[in-house]
Amino acid sequence: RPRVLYWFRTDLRLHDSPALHAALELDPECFCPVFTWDPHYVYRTRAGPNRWQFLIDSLTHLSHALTALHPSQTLLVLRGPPLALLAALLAAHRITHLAFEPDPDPRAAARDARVRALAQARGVALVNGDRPGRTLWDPAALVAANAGRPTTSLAQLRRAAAALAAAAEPPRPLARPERLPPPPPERPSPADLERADPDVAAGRAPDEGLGADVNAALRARPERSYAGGAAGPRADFAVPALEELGFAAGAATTPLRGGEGEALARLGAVAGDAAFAARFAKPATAPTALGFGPEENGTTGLSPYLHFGCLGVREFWWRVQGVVEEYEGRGKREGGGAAKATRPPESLAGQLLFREMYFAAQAALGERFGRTVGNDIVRFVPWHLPSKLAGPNGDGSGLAPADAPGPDDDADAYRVDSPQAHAWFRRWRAGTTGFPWIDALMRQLRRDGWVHHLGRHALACFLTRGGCYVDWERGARVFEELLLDHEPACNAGNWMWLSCTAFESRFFRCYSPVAFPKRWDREGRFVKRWVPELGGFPERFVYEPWNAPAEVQRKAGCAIRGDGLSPVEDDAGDGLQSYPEPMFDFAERRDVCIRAMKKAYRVGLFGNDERVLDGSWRRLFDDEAEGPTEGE
DNA sequence: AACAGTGTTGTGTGC
DNA sequence: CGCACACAACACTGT
Repeated sequence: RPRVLYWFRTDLRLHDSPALHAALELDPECFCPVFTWDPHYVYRTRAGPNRWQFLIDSLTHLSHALTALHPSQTLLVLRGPPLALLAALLAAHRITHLAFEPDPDPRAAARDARVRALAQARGVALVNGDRPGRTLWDPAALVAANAGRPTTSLAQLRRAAAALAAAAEPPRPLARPERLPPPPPERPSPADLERADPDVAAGRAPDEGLGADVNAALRARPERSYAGGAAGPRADFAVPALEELGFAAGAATTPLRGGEGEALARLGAVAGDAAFAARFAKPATAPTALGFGPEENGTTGLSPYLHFGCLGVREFWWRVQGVVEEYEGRGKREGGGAAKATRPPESLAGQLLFREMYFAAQAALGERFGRTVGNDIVRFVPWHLPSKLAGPNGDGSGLAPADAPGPDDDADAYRVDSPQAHAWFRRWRAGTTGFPWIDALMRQLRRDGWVHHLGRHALACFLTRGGCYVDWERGARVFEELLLDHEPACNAGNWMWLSCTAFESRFFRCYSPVAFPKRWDREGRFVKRWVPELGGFPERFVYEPWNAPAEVQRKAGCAIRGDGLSPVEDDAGDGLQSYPEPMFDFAERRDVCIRAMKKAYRVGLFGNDERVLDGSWRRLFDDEAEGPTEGE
């Protein structure tokens, strides 16, 4: 009978899991569930403590869920490079089948190819299920159905999906298993595993040419999750603790908790409110909501669960579909004004279709999807703080931006062409721009690891085409670190969208940091929640406190002063708190940016243009187009 | 070839 | 408050 090794990756759930389902269909005599604590992920994924905690919680929950299905099962967390550890396990347990969910992320492709080759070389069968687990449809098949082109509109995505299947609907979700086979009779020996990798054996951090730890600056202490060997400090294959990663205990501030149980409970709450789920209209939900769900006119908060695979995307799709059918049927039965459900793009299903569109667009372009260089769907705009280019001559011939080492303060990652724009970027990142709406969103992002989609629009537009004229790749890196739901395809896609460099082109539609939030929140509850300094400001000034007369500021207990970078003494003699002055005149910057975007559109370069790589783009821009384009 | 309509989610003014 | 419209004007699709 088969002996199955199940390698969990970004599918931290038991329901709606095609690879798991296929593995258990084999009726194996033993089933060994593992998660590899991959140094590539630990050192090369830009992630703050919130996202690590979410991962840890999701793994812990998964382990408990496995135990609930078989008392001797737990999730074995193996610390070290997956290739070596999996090779050791295949041998130790005489594994016949290696099962895992295919990962559409291009950065995982090389690793997965090596693991496939390993399995084939050992005569171990691969089990990946009969459909993708992470997306509704196979992204590569969608690309093929779209004539090999990246899907850049919802219409293209829907046409491609319709071409894949007669039904034009994704497959139904798969049931959660009711029982599991036992684990292999003996646990893997840490010594055997460690022999597979000399660094792990020596208690060193594994080195596979990893380069710098991109999170070094975020960690309070050195990273130590490999110091105890492959089985961890207690030799029990337990899930690492946040402290082992070098973060302080309690460094995670998000109220969102990871895990399949939490995901299904939240989905249940969404589906349990038929009017909310069926009449969901994204543009009508409030980026100023203080919570999730219908009471707050908020969204579902399910995105982090989709990212870690705690929630199956087909489970989400079909649960909502069921509610919609019920809702419309009930409306019809009761006669009169039939209850109308919303449709894509604004409906819940529409949100999943956008996600699908980004996955398919990424599948067509691979890693280039996440940057400008070499990316033929993204317009070239001579943004400030552009990514440096890799390659022997710094000419981009290597195609990868040399932004990998170090966090964004590392000057190696991008070129500081404008000290002014750099100061604006640092203030944007810190949430001290002096624009309360922008700062509130950024502070929510820092604490909760989550911001409403329209709030992300406001942040992204402000940093790029609607304010700072800073490269969207800078903003994308910050979101990568801070978002619990950071999905490379969706993040890059949305940054291109909002910067009007791909997917969208109406750059003259610009989000105002004063007018936009007033559509949902005239009193400024949201701003006062996240920027408590402004709690005493009257409604009239809450989004533009710099316009409040000195007397109003005094009565509000907060003075508008300081540059947002150097701390102001709160007791500057007057007993008033401080909130920074706005970093520029928004209307002025908006006009400058729109003119510069117009110029960039007229020049009409895309990321794969030779002139982008060799620097000759400079000759096509005059200095009027926001900043000098000659010389240094 | 020219044109109109549409595209997940803009703003400010005036009625 | 809700609505129409100007603002200045891009890309794609279908006719």
